Amino acid sequence: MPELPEVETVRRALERHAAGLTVESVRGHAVQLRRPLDLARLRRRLPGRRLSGFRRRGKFLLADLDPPGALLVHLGMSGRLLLCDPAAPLLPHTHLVASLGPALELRFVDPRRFGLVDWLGPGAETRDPSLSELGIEPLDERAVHELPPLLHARRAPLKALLLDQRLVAGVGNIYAAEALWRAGLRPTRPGHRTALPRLERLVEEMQAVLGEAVDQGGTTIRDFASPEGNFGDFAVRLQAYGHGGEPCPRCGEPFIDDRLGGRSTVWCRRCQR
DNA sequence: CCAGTATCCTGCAGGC
DNA sequence: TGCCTGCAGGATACTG
Repeated sequence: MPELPEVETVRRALERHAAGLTVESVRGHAVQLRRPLDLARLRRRLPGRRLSGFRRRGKFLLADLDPPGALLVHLGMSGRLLLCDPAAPLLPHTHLVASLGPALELRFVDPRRFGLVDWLGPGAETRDPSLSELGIEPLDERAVHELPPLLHARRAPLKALLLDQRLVAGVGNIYAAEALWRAGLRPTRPGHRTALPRLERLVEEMQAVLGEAVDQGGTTIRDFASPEGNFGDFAVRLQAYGHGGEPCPRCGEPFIDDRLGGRSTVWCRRCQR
């Protein structure tokens, strides 16, 4: 479900409503997520710690705690973090609930269980395999200079490269499709067969579409919502993703909807080359 | 090392 | 109506 703009939307909501609060208690079930949810450890570590701030790295969310430590969260395909009144009914597949005082709970809900919630002790962040292998932050200035040559050095299709979190961390299936359409590049085009100026354009378009989506609070396709329950407003601005078979807004040619690397891939045969 | 595929899991839409 | 199949915004363990 969530790519960089959706995770950033979640981060900002938590910063607004949960920063400064202290975790009083934790409950849930030790289910198998992408990593096993170690409820016993979370119950040992979290209570009494204050949420000092929230950071994002790629599609990962980091809740900084004081005394030091951090909670690592990934939303996978269907994960949600919700800020709720404690009296509100639990949604199905609520795996973890942290009480933040008498009037507020932070809940992690994830039907498909591709997400994760994990404790990171002081210093564990640099050693965590998921975090340490992440590539460039796509909205960072560095991406403009460093990403084009990295893409140019690889033979894989551009779309697969944009989705590779070790190269650039935060782009998923929606925004990869949008960036490639905006840049006029075929998703199947091999990186090393793409001229550097075109790769620079791709990075610019990637930054533009991610930035606009962040400004709109992300994209809600089926069920994304911020922790306050707001839906993202960017879906109406998607011009390629989800528009297979419809005419390309730029040239009128019907969009192709095929599969690349097991993911649905919408693109325009006429203006993406 | 690199590229491509299979796999984890539930919910839902569409075809019959 | 009900059953079946395939697909969904992701990451990663495999294979060759």
